[in-house]
Amino acid sequence: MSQQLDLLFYSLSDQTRRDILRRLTLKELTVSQIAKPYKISLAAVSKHLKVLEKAKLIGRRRDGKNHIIHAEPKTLIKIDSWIEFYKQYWNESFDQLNTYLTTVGDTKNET
Amino acid sequence: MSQQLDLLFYSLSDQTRRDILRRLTLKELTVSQIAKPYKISLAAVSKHLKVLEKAKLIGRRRDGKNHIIHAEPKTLIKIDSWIEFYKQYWNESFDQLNTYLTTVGDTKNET
DNA sequence: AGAATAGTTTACCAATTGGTTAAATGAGTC
DNA sequence: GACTCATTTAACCAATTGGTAAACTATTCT
Repeated sequence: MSQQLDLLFYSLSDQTRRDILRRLTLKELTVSQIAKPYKISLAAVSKHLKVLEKAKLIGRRRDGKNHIIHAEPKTLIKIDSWIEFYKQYWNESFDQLNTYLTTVGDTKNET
Repeated sequence: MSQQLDLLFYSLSDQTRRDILRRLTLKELTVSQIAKPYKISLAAVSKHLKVLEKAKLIGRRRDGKNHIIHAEPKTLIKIDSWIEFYKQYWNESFDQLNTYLTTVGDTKNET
């Protein structure tokens, strides 16, 4: 249950993995294509992909010797709904200001 | 820059830290009050708090010997805006269905 | 000053991480 | 079958993690 969220957040806590995910969202790519821009080894990229895959942020199909990797951005919905709860709080100060204005009166001519 | 996102996501990749954050959002608490429900040591909780503090998900003020900890839920806005980019993609299939219906005609009597 | 309370910091431990290189698998090609 | 090409897996390493217990710091109380 929350193990899935652990995995999700953990996957996204690495800049390289976030970058991979972003690129995959725009276009599916093979493992080699994914690896090209980074200075780390192909094996390291393979490991990053496994992390993302475990979190279900990406999926893969096979085409001959190539593994074609695609993003599963809808998995991020889970984070979005997790954050949902906090949204009512993060503009608290703004809301308090509103409440204040309403109480005091937000028009200037009330006499 | 993205170091801040690393910290944020990393902080949230732990169930205990997420739970602490949730409780703090509802009500500010001292370190001991935070620690009470968990079976881990106070020192361990203190470390979790440091992680959350570094990510700016919580803040603290001092009241005598007590450290009073509060949530900073607005920090989560950063994750929310990060996710924003992906939202246009995660309902892709749904959008494709819409496009299809519009193309074919979504009313049944067009002859 | 001395004792109690609330937290933090230090030193340690086992497990995990991100990285490496080298060996192993899998799938097309000669 | 032998040879590449694409990728994964294995063995290793240094650094970091979440946890502990014990020592330390800061504040209040007597």
